[in-house]
Amino acid sequence: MNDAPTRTTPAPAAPTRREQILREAARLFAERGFHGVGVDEIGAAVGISGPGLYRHFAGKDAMLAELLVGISERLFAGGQRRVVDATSTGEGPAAVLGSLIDGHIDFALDDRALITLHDRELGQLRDSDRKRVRSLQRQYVELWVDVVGRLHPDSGEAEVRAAVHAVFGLLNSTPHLGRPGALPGRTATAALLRRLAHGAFASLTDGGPAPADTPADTPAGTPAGTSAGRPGEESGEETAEPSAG
Amino acid sequence: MNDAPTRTTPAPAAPTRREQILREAARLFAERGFHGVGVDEIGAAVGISGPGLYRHFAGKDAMLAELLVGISERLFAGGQRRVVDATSTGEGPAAVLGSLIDGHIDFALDDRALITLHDRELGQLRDSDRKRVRSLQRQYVELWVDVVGRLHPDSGEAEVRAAVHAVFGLLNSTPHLGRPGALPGRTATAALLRRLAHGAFASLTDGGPAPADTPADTPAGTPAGTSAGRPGEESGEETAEPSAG
DNA sequence: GCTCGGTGTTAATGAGCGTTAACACGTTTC
DNA sequence: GAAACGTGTTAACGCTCATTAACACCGAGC
Repeated sequence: MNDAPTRTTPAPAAPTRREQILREAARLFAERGFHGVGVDEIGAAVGISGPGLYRHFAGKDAMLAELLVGISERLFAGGQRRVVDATSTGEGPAAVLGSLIDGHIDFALDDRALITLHDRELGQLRDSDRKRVRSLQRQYVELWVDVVGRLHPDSGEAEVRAAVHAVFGLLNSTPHLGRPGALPGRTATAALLRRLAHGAFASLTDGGPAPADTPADTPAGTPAGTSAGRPGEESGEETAEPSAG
Repeated sequence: MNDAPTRTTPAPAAPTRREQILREAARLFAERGFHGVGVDEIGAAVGISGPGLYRHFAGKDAMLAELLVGISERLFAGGQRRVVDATSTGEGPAAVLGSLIDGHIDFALDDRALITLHDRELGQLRDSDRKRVRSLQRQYVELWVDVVGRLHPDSGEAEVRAAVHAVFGLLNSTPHLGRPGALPGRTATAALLRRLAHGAFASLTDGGPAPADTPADTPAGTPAGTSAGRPGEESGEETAEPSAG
């Protein structure tokens, strides 16, 4: 597995032929489906032709497996890191959710091909790989369900889970955005998706349009407005939430 | 359902072998992808085996084409009908959007397999069919963009278009909802999706939590709460919006 | 009662494609 | 400098699978 020339640095270095193949394969798979792409096309996309790929991968399935397992691992690891980081600094669930949303948006914008594959070609994997991917997916969902459930205690878990999946669908719509007019830029797209996701989750509280939190017994922490508002542009880290813990 | 042998009614009768094949093909295609399903499997799913399908369809491609063109036509026709109906009765854009959302939810829940295929296997179609499907998709999107744009005049068209696509992604998440715990029932799922979609669109106004639209010249009609709130269960037609025009 | 159109069946065909075999070339290393 | 290795190439193999051929049954209609 570790065929990096210099193993001294644990950095993600090595833009090797292998990585080049993975990137092009991801693009092609996302465009035309796993079965719709031949190995000759993948080879041609990286300058070599046909079976030369077998010097780097055991087979076509192995490429897909590595792509799907990789993206699942990165998604979950990134989400977990964000949850841990935000929690350890005393942030409330609203800020944690905001961080999860931002992280997922980054994934959806940077690796839109992989995000597409992620729920498209799962059935083509060997049982062991599919199990691993599903497990990682489940864990990732659990991160969200946990946070959203804490943010909306009145909603049942099934409802929260469904809402999380729905917001995934919303955020993963990035592949459909590039065709016609395209958004001004990445920043604007990210800001829009962020607003939409927050707006969707905000509707869980009930009526949705209620801007101020419950005027009765909200203990000045966990301001409900934060979870809905946030017209964010840049300024990634100021969630304006004064340490609910 | 309507499998009456009497052809007197112009109803969508005739649950013929042909329709049976289409239904099973849709299910299988959605499960394992167009290329991942063999004609023998489709045949077996309807009781006949293998090439017997060619008595009913010109080929495998023809089945997919009919499925995709059909769903696109029904989606657009349904959307257009809802827009025309609501508009002709003097409803405002908020109510029209609500009707569009409800209609799309019905599609997403009833024909989740087709909804999945809709943006998955488009590349497998012949050019003419693909063009037709894309055109219908575009027209359908345009219905939404038109209404949402009228509802949020401050948002640019590109932003509105992206938001519409994102909400499609949200509503089309139904295939991912059935696995783990599943929602209580269809009604609850529909209500949740409706709330989430309205919540997402509500965030377009800006901060999102602002319930009333322009506080200056709103003539007591067009209560903005309708566009966001709506905890609706049944009672499909009472959007409580007395002719904003 | 025989034909005919509709609907099936199984066997054969043929293309596409993933994979392997056999071979070639440059670079590193005793 | 020659063996070893990494990385390519092209040709061939073999399997899958959509499609077609050839044949069979069955209800309807003159």
